[in-house]
Amino acid sequence: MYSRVMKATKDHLVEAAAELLWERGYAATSPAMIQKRSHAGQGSMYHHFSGKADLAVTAMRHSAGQLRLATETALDSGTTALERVGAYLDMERNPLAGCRVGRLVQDPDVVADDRLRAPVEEFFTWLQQRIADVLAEGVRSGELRPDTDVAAMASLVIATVQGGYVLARAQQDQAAFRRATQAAKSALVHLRA
Amino acid sequence: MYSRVMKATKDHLVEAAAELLWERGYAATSPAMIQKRSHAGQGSMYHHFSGKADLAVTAMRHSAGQLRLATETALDSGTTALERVGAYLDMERNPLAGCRVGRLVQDPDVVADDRLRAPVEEFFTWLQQRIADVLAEGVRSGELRPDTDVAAMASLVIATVQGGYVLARAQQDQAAFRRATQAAKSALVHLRA
DNA sequence: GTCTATAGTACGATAGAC
DNA sequence: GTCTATCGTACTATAGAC
Repeated sequence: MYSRVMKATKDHLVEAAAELLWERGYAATSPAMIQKRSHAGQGSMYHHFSGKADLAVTAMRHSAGQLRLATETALDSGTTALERVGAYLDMERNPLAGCRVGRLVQDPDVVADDRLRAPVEEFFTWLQQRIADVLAEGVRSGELRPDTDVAAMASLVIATVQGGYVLARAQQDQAAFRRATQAAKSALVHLRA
Repeated sequence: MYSRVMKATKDHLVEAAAELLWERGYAATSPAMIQKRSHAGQGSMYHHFSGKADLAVTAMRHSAGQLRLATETALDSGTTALERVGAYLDMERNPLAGCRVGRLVQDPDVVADDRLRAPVEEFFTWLQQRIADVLAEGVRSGELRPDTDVAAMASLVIATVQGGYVLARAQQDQAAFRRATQAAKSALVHLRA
């Protein structure tokens, strides 16, 4: 029997791992760090998970799920396609922290192991399709030009966000992120029919 | 006396470190790996450099310098501003390998240490200014609209490339990178006066 | 389920011979 | 300048008591 309000040690481990994966990536995060942050012992971690990789996959799915929910909310807020994609670009983010999902892609161990990469790939594949769908709806409704390459524009929007994180972290300045996303919004306006 | 053709052990260390930093990042690259790839012993590395961080800074400046030269070449190839920025977007790259400079920005140890972050920050600050200058010249010559926000567009172009790497690595597909850069080129066309 | 103890390996760095 | 030997620490994981 699991309580609905009390969080189990397992949940604390997953959340601590998700935080550390966000902050430090996979390779630079050690089981000891996760245990310390979640106030769990060695034994607890190895009881609930087979090892670092197993816990990381669970934590990555946790992070991707959270981000997916927040993204859905943004993409559903607004009536026109440009409003909805604009809301995605304007989502509340901490540019200096980086993307909790996208940052994992730089890790050699993550890309090398299909089990570790799967949650990341699934997230971006879903996101690409989701934004392309919103744009396609805009084309169908007559809001956007009929010759709009919705797949390419979706890639541009996502790349702008991911690249914006890189610029912000490199210069330690949130403004670098905003410059990129605002420029993307300006570019989207030209898709209007 | 240093020969002009024979590479010294120090150069081998720097090049091996630059490769590994590109492939694996800072935290996941160990001195032992660098020594093995450069066929140098422990003693050689610690004779020429004070430690891992010192060698890494030298290797990062080496990588940034190479990329800066290649980028200069691209930005100088073409007559119009759109051709020159387009050449930057179309530079020969391996999207699955990631950006040798941009990837370092995800490393917590790099961002935490100003000495390690400096080469990365300098590169992106230079790149941002360089692309903004090319666009500004396009505005001045009458090629681009006078109300063009050159700083924002430069950020969009750079973010597209950096984000394109993220998409390509996440999906293990070069096409994801090309979709983003081609969409950026389409967006740039709308800047025409 | 959680704890402590410990395994075996690799880490980054230093010492000292040559 | 380069080598081997070694330091002390941290790594990921397992064992076995409770």
